[in-house]
Amino acid sequence: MSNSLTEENYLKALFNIANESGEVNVAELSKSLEIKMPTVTSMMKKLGEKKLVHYESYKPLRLTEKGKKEAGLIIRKHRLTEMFLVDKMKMGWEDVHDIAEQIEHIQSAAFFEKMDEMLGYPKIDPHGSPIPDKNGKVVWKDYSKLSDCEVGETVKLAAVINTSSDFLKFLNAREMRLGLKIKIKAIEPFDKSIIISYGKRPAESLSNIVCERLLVEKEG
Amino acid sequence: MSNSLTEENYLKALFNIANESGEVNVAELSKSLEIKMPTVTSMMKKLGEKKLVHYESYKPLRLTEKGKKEAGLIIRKHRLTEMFLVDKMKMGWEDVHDIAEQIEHIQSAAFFEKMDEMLGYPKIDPHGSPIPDKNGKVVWKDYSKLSDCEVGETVKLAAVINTSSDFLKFLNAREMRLGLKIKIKAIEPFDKSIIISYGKRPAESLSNIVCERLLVEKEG
DNA sequence: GTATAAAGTTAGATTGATCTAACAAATTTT
DNA sequence: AAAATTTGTTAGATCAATCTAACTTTATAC
Repeated sequence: MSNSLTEENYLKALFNIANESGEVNVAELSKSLEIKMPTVTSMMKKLGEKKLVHYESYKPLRLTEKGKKEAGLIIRKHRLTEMFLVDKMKMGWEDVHDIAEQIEHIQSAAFFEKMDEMLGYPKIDPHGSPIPDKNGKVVWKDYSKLSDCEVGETVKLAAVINTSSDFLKFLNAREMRLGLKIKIKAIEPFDKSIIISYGKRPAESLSNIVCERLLVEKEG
Repeated sequence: MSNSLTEENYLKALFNIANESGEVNVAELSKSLEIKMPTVTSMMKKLGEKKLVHYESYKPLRLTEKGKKEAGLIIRKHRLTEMFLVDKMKMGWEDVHDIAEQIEHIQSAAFFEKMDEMLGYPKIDPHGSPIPDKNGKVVWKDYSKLSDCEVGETVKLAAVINTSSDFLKFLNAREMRLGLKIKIKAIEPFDKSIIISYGKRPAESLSNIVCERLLVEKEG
């Protein structure tokens, strides 16, 4: 136990950008952390020695089971914090990411226990992402991207994958929040933009870029 | 602005151990931070260049006005956090110091604003210490040490100066909390230990060491 | 008022996290 | 398959924060 703040950030990034096979490139990690590749390589060797990452020269990176657990627990703290900030402290979902990014590194089991308890043991965070359990395990429900839906379908907004303030403000401006029922009215073949209706809004247009970041549940 | 976590810890320590004249020794600071003197010296030079500390070789250390303000604001965040943890998160006053020690470094005005608001703009923390205002200014009320009181006086427990978990558990075990009315029954001349009565307890004995850490308000 | 002790500084080494420049391996293009 | 590109590594520098050893200044004791 006891990884430095820096190490925690590498673990989290590895966990977050891992694809289905759990593999990550040095280049991807470098880009995601905004840290140059040689620095990433040397940290990977270090995490390799700590048995948190499977590291072999020129091979893709993979978290070990131990690494996955520790990363999952950091993300658990991040998401519990986001939920706490929104639910208990009445902050907007667009404002909580940067604060959670800092609080996720707090070392205190009791603090996060209390949060969890006050929140009633939530399963998802304010953006619809699942909160890992106490073993760091996380399971995503099988949602679809709004961009993969068809005309005529009615779906429910379940999660947003991109917690940038700008994106969330964009959604706020359109009164879009989790749970919203959305009907797909039309899809523009040219740029894959989509026309939807919901609530009191008969026709809103969303670009493909936006639709790829909205996860929906089919049939309510 | 934007001091490193390390710099913040030096500023806070300077603020906390400054005597009436605001002067602090390198040796004291070194002891309080558990950092060797040469390291302290070099940090003092650095904080001197940043105009946070008045530094001259072989002279006592003094925070500048800027330094006092920044230190006060960190302590504000610390004490607000302690109050939040006790009041809103129902943690014991003996458990909050270490968590606040970490959260005081969170960079987010909004986060601490929300805390302050939820707490109703408290003036003191759970240990009776004053919470610095938004300019980092702090004023201690003029309390007496219990060790300086006389036989026959009745006083009210106003603050505890020592937030170590052990000390606070000692007080918990004796059902002593802020606001408690205490009558001084006797003082042992030999070791300055004191016999007090309060609540349903007709006679409890407290050592001088303990009494020096208890601040009281005279006549309710 | 000198000797001793305590406090403070200087010099130089160490560690963790980062960088750039140069080189090597793997992949993609043609 | 050779060339070009992308990806990854090695080597060596830098910076912040720390340390130890040795020296200097200030304070204290006799």
